[in-house]
Amino acid sequence: MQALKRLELTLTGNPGPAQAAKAGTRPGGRSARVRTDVVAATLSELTEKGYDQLTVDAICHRAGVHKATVYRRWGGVDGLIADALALSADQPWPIPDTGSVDEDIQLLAREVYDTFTDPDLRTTPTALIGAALRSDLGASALSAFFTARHRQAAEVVTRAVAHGQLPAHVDPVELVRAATAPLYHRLFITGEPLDERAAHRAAAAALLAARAGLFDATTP
Amino acid sequence: MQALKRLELTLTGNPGPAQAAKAGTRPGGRSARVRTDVVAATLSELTEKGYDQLTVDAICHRAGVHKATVYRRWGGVDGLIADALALSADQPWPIPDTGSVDEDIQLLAREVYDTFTDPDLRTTPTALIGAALRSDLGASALSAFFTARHRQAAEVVTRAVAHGQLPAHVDPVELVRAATAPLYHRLFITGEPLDERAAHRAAAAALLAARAGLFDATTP
DNA sequence: CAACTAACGCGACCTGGCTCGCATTAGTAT
DNA sequence: ATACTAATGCGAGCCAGGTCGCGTTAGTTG
Repeated sequence: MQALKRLELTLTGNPGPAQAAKAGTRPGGRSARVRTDVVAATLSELTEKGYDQLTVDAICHRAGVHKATVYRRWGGVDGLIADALALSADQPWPIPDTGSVDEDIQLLAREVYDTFTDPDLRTTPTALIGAALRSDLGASALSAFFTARHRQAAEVVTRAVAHGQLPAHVDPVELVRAATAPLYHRLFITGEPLDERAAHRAAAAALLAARAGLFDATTP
Repeated sequence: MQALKRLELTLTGNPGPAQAAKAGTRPGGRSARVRTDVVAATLSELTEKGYDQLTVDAICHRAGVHKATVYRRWGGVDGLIADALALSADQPWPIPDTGSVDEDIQLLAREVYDTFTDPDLRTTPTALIGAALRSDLGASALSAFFTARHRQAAEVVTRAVAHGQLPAHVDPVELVRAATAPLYHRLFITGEPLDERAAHRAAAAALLAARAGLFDATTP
């Protein structure tokens, strides 16, 4: 989840070339600059003021861009959130590789815990995910974001299967999801605080279930 | 979760007396009628048109109440959603009691699955929970709702512990939560569809973890 | 370098969510 | 019954969010 924070830094730091360009469009310097500036401004405003106080005017003022431009390209606040998530999903992600699956999975859950309990790190991802849940467009982007994230992290499991540390037919994505899902559930559905035990428990339970054959991809 | 549907039926069916009255206020007939009418209208509008098309005007028109009344008592759409959830949390809930914890927990997860896959049942709870995630006020109400729900369902576990079907120190609420959380996670965070396997898997994994001592309330 | 045009800047305008002050209705008390 | 007062009804009005048409800027092409 720390990539969300890194995204903000990246965007505010250097403009850089366009990440993705559509066909027939103009990928040149200005459009790309506007995009990064606006998305960065969105994340900053979101982090500082929260979703409820988030206003397109403030974003435009901070990014030095006109209101109509934002509404034309993004359609509104929800589009901005979705785009921010889309950019985050493209970011590369460090995956633990300690040699032990158990440790790797624990570290995966642990990273989520660390991110969302650190007062400095938590603000942006918390606000961003919370904001994404507030619209259908954002929810779709969030779904895509997690799909990409889980796909990346699943490497931990496939590696372990290859090394014989886990049963052959275990579904990698399902295991990763099981190890982190309880944390997100607490954070955004039931609104309970996160503690270290919850992170450890989630990872341990996921591994237990995997070894019991509950995540077998083959059996219906 | 079916209580959410039942709530709608109850409210649209009969006005009934006031459920809860604050001190110093006027619990009499009209205020209570207005409350049930407005909340019922909110759920109906939410179910039919979805959150994005939800407008206070439409709710007022349907409930036969003036706009200012709604804004005064509920403050806005988020307050209406929160109140609807508060009423739902008060509803009594049927808890499975088959004699076997494993079956009971499976049924708990199964009920969630059934509710959110049945086209008739799913609409209202889906829209209501989705709407609750769209505001801080709604999120708080949702948190309270799940707390109440889990507390009720935890009886299944305490019963099992008393009968020696589960280790003595297992945290009842934690087990219930683990058995249903993955389903809500799929529905509202990652946006994946629900299948029968996911429900079965969630329940089985939760029981497995409980028996492995992961949900022990005593150990830090 | 010159023509072309996608994308942006600008400001007026409009829609609708939300508020405010006062009149009216209907529970509540004596 | 009568007086009292929450709570609602009512409509005017405010203002932020969002739109539209046109002029301007700046990539892109030849």
